[in-house]
Amino acid sequence: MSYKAPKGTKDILPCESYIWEYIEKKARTLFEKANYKEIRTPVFESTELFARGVGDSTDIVNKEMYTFVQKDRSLTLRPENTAGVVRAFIEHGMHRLPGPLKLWYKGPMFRYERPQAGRQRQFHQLGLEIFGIESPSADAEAIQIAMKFLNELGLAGLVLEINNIGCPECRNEYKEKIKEAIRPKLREFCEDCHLRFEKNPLRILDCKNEKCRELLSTPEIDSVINREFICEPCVAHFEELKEYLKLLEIDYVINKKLVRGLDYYNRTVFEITSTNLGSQNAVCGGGRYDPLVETLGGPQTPAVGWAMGMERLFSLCKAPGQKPLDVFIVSDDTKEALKLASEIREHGISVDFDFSARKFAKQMEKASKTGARFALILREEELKTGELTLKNLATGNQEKVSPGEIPEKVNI
RNA sequence: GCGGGCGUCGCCAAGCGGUUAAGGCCCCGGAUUGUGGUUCCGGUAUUCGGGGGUUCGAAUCCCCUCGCUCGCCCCA
Repeated sequence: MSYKAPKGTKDILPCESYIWEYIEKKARTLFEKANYKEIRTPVFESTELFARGVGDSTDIVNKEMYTFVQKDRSLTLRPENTAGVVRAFIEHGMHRLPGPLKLWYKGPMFRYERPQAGRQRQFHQLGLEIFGIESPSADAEAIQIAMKFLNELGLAGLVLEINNIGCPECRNEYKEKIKEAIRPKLREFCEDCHLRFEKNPLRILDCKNEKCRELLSTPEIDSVINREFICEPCVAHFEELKEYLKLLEIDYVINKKLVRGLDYYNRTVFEITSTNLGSQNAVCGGGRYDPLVETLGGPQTPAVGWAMGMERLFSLCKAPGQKPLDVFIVSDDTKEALKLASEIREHGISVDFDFSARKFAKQMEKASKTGARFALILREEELKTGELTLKNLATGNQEKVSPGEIPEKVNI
């Protein structure tokens, strides 16, 4: 009998954990510089929260949630974190804090989907949210920080796509116009698009089916897509965002067909994709969700945010190598070695040793294979004189040192 | 939910119907009872994801099943 990690999940092994640490540290540093505070919410919430928050016309809610019932209570492993953060925002009355409130989070999310490159059932997201600002200056800051972060990680081949999907009112009008334009040719669209036509016609614009894309680019439909149907205030909001992005020298592409799979978005939506990823090429996705706080029972509060898929990030960036071990103690006296190791560690030096007091040559070999910078020899001769032998494994030089000299010698 | 590819030691991998299942890496031991990263020698799969079947004989052929993987869909 052998066990495997469940489908779509992955162990993060010791050899890769430093990449996580590296990315998380970079994120924290950057976010804190911009006054974002970390928030940690539970990995499960009431199912109702996601049905309301994420939207029950979405695939996420309809077929991708890990839901379980306990004592008549339906709970769900979070498929994304905005709903949870908004819930916490409301529950703790954070709207009364001096605004705007800027939060960031990281952690595992769960979606029941067929795994493939860049898609897992348990995956990790890093995200941020800004509450209380209606002005696109908040959208711009959110985008700027996302781009800055990705650039700091040395990612190349990134494309920022933006769009404005209007507010609930003008979007409904837009939906109708799109439906009207598509209706004459509806029969030629794919099966999925027929469903979308009724449930969420805007998502037809996002269909990857070649035939559908062809149909969408016919003049009759394309002209409708490209005409501005969003209302004056929404247009103004979008124009202002573009000005901010120009001010910040952030390149973008306007993609009128960009809609997002979550129902809570309004106005600004954006996506950062990489040409170096497979078919799951979105590294970051987000947008504005002004109605959500109210939808979930809080006071009317505009908000904007984004999330990044950490596993997708890893496949794109190179992290610096792990720090080598400073000292490996070579000794045939396990007691002395253990004691010495704990003493030296007090000085902030990383130390390991062979627990089995093996042959001298074997221990030296181990020291070398471990990648330690120094071998510290403590055997009969050293115990007698009280002086230790410190060998630099890169140069081969060795010298006698007193225990007190070790921190200085090692930290050169 | 629907397609395609793949499953031989911890990892990489030969073998493609004939019987002790190559090889490399890693690991362990020795050459070398106080000096490693090089070298040399030795050790580690009763077994080929699992279950049936065909056959005198199967890792090799057939069926079923499980797992992994890539793509569709959707998204981070």
